[in-house]
Amino acid sequence: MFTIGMIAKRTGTKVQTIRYYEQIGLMPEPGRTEGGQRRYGDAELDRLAFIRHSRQLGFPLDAIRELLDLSDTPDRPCHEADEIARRQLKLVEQRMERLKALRSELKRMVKECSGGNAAQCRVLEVLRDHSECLTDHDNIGV
Amino acid sequence: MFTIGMIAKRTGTKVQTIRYYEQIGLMPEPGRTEGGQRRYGDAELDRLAFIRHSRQLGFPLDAIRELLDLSDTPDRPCHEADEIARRQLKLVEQRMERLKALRSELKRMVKECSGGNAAQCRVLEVLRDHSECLTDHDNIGV
DNA sequence: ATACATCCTCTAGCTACTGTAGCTTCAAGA
DNA sequence: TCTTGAAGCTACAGTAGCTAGAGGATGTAT
Repeated sequence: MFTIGMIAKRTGTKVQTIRYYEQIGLMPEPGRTEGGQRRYGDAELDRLAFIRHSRQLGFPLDAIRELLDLSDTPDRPCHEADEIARRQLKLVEQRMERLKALRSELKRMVKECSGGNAAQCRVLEVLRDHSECLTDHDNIGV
Repeated sequence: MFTIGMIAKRTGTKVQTIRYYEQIGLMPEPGRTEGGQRRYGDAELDRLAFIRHSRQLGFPLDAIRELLDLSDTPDRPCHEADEIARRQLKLVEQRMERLKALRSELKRMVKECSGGNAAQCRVLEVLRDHSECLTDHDNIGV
């Protein structure tokens, strides 16, 4: 039997985050002591670890919910999980592309700044004049 | 004189977003018609373009506030703007590193999935067992 | 005069937590 | 058994940066 603090430490999660997961139905309601404190077993610990690891890989909570469902019903076909992972991979790759473009523009800005005062600042100038911008940024989701 | 819809279209911003910027003090309160509708001039249009371009480069609103201050006082030294840009560049590079690690783990997961049912699913297995994870992910900020 | 697009304010919602206040319970040591 | 301090409890507010919707007013073209 573990307290919430114990599974928090073991999985590197904040206590409040675990309670939050319970609130949104991602973690089950655990048993309680007579005094009302939560007590967890190994299954819950595993589930939380699964959630945390998925989060670290950037999966949104909704995707994690699906993955947990799949994990709970072992006879369902695997391709659903596979597809969720592929979707996530694609998202990560898109973000990387986007960051690459940002990086090059930022690098250019910083490089050209020769240090004077704000009136001649190349950084500010670039920000002011969008036409100098080489890349297209449609969506902002960095 | 432009309506809010016009500067929205010109800068690729949603109307609500402009009102939000006004609310948090990033955009000034513009003049109004007798009926109470906002009317903007060129200065405001430029300011909004500056904000949007900065956002597209990933600068947080606080940083943009500083950049706008600098831009408004041309005799202040430039290195402050330079430093903000450098900070942003560093952040972008950190995020890229992180995404690279995620990508490789996701790729591995997806590659090893041979398609069967959830019980043998490699994706779920990897998520379940954190010890298979090669990279360390301390903070999640993807 | 009327139709219709656009504008207004206000409120609530989104993701994924995180922090605080004010109080209670648990477990170990004396 | 009593005390003490850490850790637990609920409930609510706040974070970033918007976005959506209700319900009504205004502006402009015909």
